[in-house]
Amino acid sequence: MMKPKTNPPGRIKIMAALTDLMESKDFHSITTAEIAGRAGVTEGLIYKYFKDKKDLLYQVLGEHFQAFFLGVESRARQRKTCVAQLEEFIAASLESYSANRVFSRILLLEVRNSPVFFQSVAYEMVRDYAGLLLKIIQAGMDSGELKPGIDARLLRKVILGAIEHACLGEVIFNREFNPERTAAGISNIVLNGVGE
Amino acid sequence: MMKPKTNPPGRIKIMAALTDLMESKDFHSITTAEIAGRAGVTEGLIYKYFKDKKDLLYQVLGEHFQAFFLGVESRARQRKTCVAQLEEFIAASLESYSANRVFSRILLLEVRNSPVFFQSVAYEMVRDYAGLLLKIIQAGMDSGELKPGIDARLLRKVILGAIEHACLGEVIFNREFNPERTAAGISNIVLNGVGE
DNA sequence: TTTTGTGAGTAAGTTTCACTCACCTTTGTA
DNA sequence: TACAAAGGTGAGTGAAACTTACTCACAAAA
Repeated sequence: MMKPKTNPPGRIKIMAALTDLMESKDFHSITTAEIAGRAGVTEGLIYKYFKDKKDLLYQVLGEHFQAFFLGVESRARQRKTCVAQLEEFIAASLESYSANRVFSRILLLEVRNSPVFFQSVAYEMVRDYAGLLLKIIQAGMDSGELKPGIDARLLRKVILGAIEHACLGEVIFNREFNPERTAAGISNIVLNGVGE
Repeated sequence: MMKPKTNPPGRIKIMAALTDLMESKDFHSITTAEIAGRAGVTEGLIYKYFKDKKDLLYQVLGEHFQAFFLGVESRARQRKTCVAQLEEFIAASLESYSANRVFSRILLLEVRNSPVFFQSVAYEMVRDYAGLLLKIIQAGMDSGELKPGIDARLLRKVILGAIEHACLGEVIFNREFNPERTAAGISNIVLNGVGE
């Protein structure tokens, strides 16, 4: 039920099977029988390693999110100034979303509906990710790189909302999009504003 | 199954019952039996007026969204300048979200996960709403109120994302928030930027 | 006043699916 | 070599979404 210290092949195959199936259909219309079949194990085994179907989803998300977070964090840290870090944070996020559609779909479309998600370890990681952004913003305000008097948490919401919404259409309708260009556009709007 | 010309009492009660139940729990954990019980009708009747449980949800959303859209549109139209219209659009949206939590929950948390939502009439309304915002932005660029060279669609995504994300935490965790202050903050960030 | 038609509503299924449980099989180790 | 624990099975169960065959009220026609 919980993640064991050794990662048995069945468990790995189950998670891979769900990831695989979500390439072509949404979570709700994937049955446990389908997952087990694709993984080459029996339905019962799913419930040895996962509390329920949703827990499986959250753990798949958790794995993807860990890689996502580490990537964003290390890229942002490579930059010196706060503004450059912000730009890198946005660019790295969008590039990861665009490179991993299944991950994006789960995070942006599939998990929000259940209150239990917000108790999961996967959501803790989301909070860490949001925490990193807040730290960057606060550092920028302390150093004077960002205007004083800005509500840091609100700015965080604007940036996170922009990032997520920018991927939404492309994730939902499988459209292509250019993460670098989009990231540059978002950074420009948020840093310089659009008013004349 | 489809919305009939006359709106029978059973149909009205079913929609009211779902709205009512969603005040305290999420859609997935509400059963059709519960809905029927609360409405004082039998389960079968639900399927006379609605294709399935999700269709019921989408129609409830559609009703709420119509009021939401009309409110935002009329408020925005009252303003003369593009910038004032943008500010009003944001403020009206946030105030509506904050005043109608069930509506916000459905739109922000419950419908995104299913591809069929994006074929529904409710989603058509969402597109109209987004279309209104795009028109305001384009008018502002034509008149020179907004900087030239901005990607209008991207700016729309930033604004919509900011609005939605700003409500998210409050909607999920039932926190209180001040829509006027939040709207002013978002407008300020997007119009003036945060860079020094 | 009968007949025919229709929209509103019911009641008793059926089916699908997530989840359980008792039971095997392999493996590491004392 | 015993034996515990971990990995894995497969038949079964209950709940909940959805179906289907039916009744009732009532409004026009005939």
